Amino acid sequence: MLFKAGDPFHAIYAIRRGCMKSVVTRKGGAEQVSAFYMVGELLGLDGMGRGRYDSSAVALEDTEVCVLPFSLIAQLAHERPSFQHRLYAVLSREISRNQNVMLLLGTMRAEERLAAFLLSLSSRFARRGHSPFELSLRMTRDDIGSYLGLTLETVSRLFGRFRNAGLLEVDQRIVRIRDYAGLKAVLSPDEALAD
Amino acid sequence: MLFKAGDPFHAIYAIRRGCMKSVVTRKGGAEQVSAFYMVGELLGLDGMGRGRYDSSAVALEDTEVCVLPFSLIAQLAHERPSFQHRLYAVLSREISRNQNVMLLLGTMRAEERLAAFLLSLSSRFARRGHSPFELSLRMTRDDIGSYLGLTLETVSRLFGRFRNAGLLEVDQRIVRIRDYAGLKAVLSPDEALAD
DNA sequence: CGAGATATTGACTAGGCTCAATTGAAGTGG
DNA sequence: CCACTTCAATTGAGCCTAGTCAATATCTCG
Repeated sequence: MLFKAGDPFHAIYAIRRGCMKSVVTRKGGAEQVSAFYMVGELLGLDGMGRGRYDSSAVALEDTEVCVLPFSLIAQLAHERPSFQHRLYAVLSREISRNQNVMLLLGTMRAEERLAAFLLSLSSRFARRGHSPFELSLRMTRDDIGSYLGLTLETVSRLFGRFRNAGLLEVDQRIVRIRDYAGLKAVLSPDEALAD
Repeated sequence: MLFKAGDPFHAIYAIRRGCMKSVVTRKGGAEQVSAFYMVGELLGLDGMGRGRYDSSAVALEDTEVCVLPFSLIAQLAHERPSFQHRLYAVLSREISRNQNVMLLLGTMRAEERLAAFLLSLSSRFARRGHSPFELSLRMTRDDIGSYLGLTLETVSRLFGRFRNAGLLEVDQRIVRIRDYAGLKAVLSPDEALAD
């Protein structure tokens, strides 16, 4: 665990190697995975508002991060307007990303959610130079379910259903996309999740 | 409509009078209300990332906004570090707020969602000097349902159920909270939504 | 007053959850 | 190296919550 909800905020982190998840907890105890982070992505942005992180960051495998102290960031932003703009953009894009997840949780059915999730992963893999068709998941079915607002059983069943439909090859946490177009078509008429 | 998803971004807006909603749309056409904004709150923050708004802002009644051109904001932030920090805080808090909504959509049952929504509204009303027990909703049942990931029929039924349970008095869009503690208790053991 | 939008209520259905059993994978220690 | 434990994943059966479809009621406003 890199930081816990409630910890005082003084840095954001960039993933250098590995993979992490971000978890938010309800007062009642229920918790939900709010994001997965891969190499090159930033986490901890939610801490700047109140000076405390309100999610916890947990590594899903051996992971190295780059610590970016907030004081340093603020200074850099002050000195270099272009850096300042980048920072705004990063924060704003995190808002957009979350809005997409809200859309997923609020309007999609289970199959659509998993398809959107896999397609999103696929494009992120591709952006990092990996094959967009061979996904190596680092998280459990439970994590995926939590992120998608489903139970782990439903996620497992959906993998089975997609496999039977010829869309995927599933071998534990290795998922191969065999019919990319077909997977996209699961998203109702014909759409894809940007990020 | 103040701005539409896709419009080029050049300003954020502060509500001076009235009430607005923010709507995101899926490529497939399905749409969802992603936030409601009251007096004093900021909207349009999601546009900074890509230079285009990715949600639409729609007024729910006669509304006046204060236009805050981004160029001006960036300049002020550069000149006054305290302003810069406030801006980060605002952006970050929007992220936190969205995470709470994701928690709501991902983990709560219908009753819990509506209770959380009403309690959140209640505290926002209180912060603006209104009674926390007399909520004047400006949005339709459909808007509420969309925001909470429910159908308008379910929202209507829940209002009825809460009324019968003595928690609320419901008169169209005027909702009076008659049993604040009871409403809080709907949130499983005993919790409340911060914002 | 009438038209259109909004809200309520009912009956039925279905998608995803719960509970439960089983299998499989991975790590531990003798 | 293999039994043993533990954790993760799969699969099944039955149920329940919220969605769908449909009929009315109520409000708002020209």
